[in-house]
Amino acid sequence: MVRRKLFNYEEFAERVRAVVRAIPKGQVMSYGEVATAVGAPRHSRMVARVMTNNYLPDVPCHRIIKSDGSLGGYNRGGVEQKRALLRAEGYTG
DNA sequence: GCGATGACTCAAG
DNA sequence: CCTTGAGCCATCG
Repeated sequence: MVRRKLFNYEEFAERVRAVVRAIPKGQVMSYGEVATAVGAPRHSRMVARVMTNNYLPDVPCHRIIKSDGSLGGYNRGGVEQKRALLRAEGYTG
């Protein structure tokens, strides 16, 4: 089976969702880490795009932060909310 | 095809 | 701490 299929945003998004959904409580991953986890270490920005445009309540997108520990952003109430969620889960940074 | 944009990343000042 | 600059790559007009 040929799995070439060019860069399918949806396919990519699905993998991202799966990975993000699998992040344990109190644990976070950077965009680059997630991108690498789905097999696309160069697509850190695509991960971000997936979150921005296609986040789901099943996906704890708030567990996705920048590689340097910053929160980056959040489309569900702002970075403040994101930080609060992470702190509530045990992530002190 | 091009230029601008972006929840990115790394390095340097 | 913040700003540039460079790299990376999909998306949009």
